[in-house]
Amino acid sequence: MDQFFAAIEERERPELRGKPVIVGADPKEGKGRGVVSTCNYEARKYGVKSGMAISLAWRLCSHSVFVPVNYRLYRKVSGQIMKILKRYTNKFEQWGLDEAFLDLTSQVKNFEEAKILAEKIKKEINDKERLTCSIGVGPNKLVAKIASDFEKPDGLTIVKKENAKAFLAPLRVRKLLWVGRKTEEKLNTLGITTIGDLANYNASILVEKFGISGTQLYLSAQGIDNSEIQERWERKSISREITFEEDTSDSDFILEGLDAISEDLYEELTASKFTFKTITVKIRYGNFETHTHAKTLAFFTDLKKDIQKSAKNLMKDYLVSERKIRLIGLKLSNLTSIKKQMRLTDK
DNA sequence: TCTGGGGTCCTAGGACCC
DNA sequence: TCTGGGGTCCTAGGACCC
Repeated sequence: MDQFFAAIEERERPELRGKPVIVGADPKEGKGRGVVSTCNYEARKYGVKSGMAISLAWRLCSHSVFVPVNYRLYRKVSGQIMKILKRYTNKFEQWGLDEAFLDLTSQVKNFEEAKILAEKIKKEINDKERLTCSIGVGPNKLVAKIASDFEKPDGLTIVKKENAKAFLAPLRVRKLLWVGRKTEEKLNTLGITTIGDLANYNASILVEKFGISGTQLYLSAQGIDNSEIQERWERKSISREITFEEDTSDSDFILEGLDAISEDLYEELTASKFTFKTITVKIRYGNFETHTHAKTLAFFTDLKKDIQKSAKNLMKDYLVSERKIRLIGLKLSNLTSIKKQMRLTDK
């Protein structure tokens, strides 16, 4: 979906149209601590981008309309769009709230037919939801995803198998799935900046430098990707974290926050009918140094007191120092759904 | 400029078992 | 006397995705 969160806000509030819109944390006159979640193309003209500090966005474009993130609404719209998409294929994979992969191998005979289908999908989403999207059609997930990003907004890019390598070659390596900031830096030091550079590089040196993922990198650069399109199975963890408005070393205040998070996690855990065995506390100091502390219990549980007690215990170690803390978080993992657990105890 | 919050997967080291 | 080889589970940290 194109600038998904911002597009939904514009749809709901027509008065926003034509104005720069930034969805994200409260900028607080430039003192806010969050980030930009999504912004529309008007705001992008000022250099505002997703993931950018909201304080910087404020400096770049303070006359923007700053809108708080309304996940509940976006999740609802997302669900409606995914429902539309699922009718086109049973080989479907949702990717975050606003992207999805569709395997159309058995629906179409060639790329021309795929293009017609893609146009139909775009039209249906626009008719029903008044939102635009960009679609990429390719021989595999990797190429299709990069193609979908090629012509935004409202784009449609078709890349046939025989053109994949040439299509990718001039693009920055960063465009590849799983090449983030760190991997890009590492590749750059090897003199690799484009996907074409990577495709022509010595594969065994890549393996030497990156291990198993070196092979993956090399194949990706050739436009090769054999990964399956499949729905995610079961959730593996549930977590919550909060960044304080100001860094603090006030133990009582921190423990209060931890209790609130515990409460929240408890609600979600029981609502989704899971029990957990491992609990992890996370803290981030003012300088962004981040640490975690985990404990695996001897039993599965979904009791509120187990969450609160273990969380507090794990946090204690971090409260002895006077260092100022910026963020605290809590994660429950090693999950078993209660249904599955009953099956196990039956045996 | 100063960095959210929800996730997944991987790696390395250590404890422990037979 | 000075250390095998197979395995599982746990912890901490980090890269990456949207």
